[in-house]
Amino acid sequence: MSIKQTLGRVVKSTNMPDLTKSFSPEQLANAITAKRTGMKLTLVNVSEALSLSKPTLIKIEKGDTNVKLTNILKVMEYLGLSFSIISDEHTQNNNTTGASDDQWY
Amino acid sequence: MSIKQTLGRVVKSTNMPDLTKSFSPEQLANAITAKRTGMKLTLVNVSEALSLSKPTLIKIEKGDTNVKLTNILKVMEYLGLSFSIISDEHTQNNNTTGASDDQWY
DNA sequence: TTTGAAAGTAAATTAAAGTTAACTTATGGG
DNA sequence: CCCATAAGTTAACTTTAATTTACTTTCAAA
Repeated sequence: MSIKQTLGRVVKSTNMPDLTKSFSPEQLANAITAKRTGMKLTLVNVSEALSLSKPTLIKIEKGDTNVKLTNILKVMEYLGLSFSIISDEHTQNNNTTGASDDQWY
Repeated sequence: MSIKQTLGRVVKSTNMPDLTKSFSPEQLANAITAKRTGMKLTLVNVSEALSLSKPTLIKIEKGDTNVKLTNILKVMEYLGLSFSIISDEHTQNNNTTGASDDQWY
C-alpha cells in the first residue's frame, strides 16, 4: 500500500476510522503513543535512541504543548509520523485596521 | 469554496501548486510568513494580538525549531493555519530486540 | 533623496523547559 | 500471589527559551 493517511483535518478521506477533528495536541499525543506502542517500543527505548529524557517524552505523550518543537519532531520522525500544513481560506481576524485579503496560502 | 489545501506531504492532491515535499520547519515558517503578509499583518500586530514577543515570532518565521509548540500553535491558529498528522506505514527502526508490527496508525 | 514604518538583531534579565536520579505506581506473566 | 518491566511522578539542578529594551537595517512612499 502507498496511500498516506491523515489525522486531524481530513483533506480527502479514503476509508479509515473517522478521526475528523481539527488538530489538537491530544490527538498528536495519542498518535505518538499509538505508534510507539504499535511498534512495541518502550518510553526508555525511544528516550535512549533520541537522547531525550523520559519526563519530556511523557510530557509529549500527555499532550503538553510546553515542549520544544524540535523534540516533538525528533520523536515523530523516529516513529514515522509527520505533519502536513493546512490553510483555512477566508480567515477573519479582529484588527484595528480591518485588513482582509486572502491569497495562496 | 470549501476544499482544504495541504502543504507538506500531499495526501490526495486536488490541483494546486505542487509543494509535495515532506514536512520541514522551513516550510512551516514560509507558510506562516506568507499567510501573515497575505493578511497584511505586521509582526507587531500579531505579536500584540497574541502577547508574544517579536523576537520569538521572528524565530518562528525563520524556521527555528527551538520554540515551544504552544507558541507556534497560537500563531497558526490566529492566521488560520493548522496541522494534520500523517503516518508512514511500514516504518523500520533499528532496535536491539527487532520488533516490528505495524498497525493503525 | 528624506522619512517613517516594518523587519531584524543584540544583550541582559527572567521564566521555564529539560535533565538526572530516585522513587512510586501499574501491569502482565510465571 | 510474586517478580520483573514499563509507566509515571517528584524534586533539585542546569540549560535555555522568552521577554524587554534599545539599536540597526530595509524599503517603499511622500
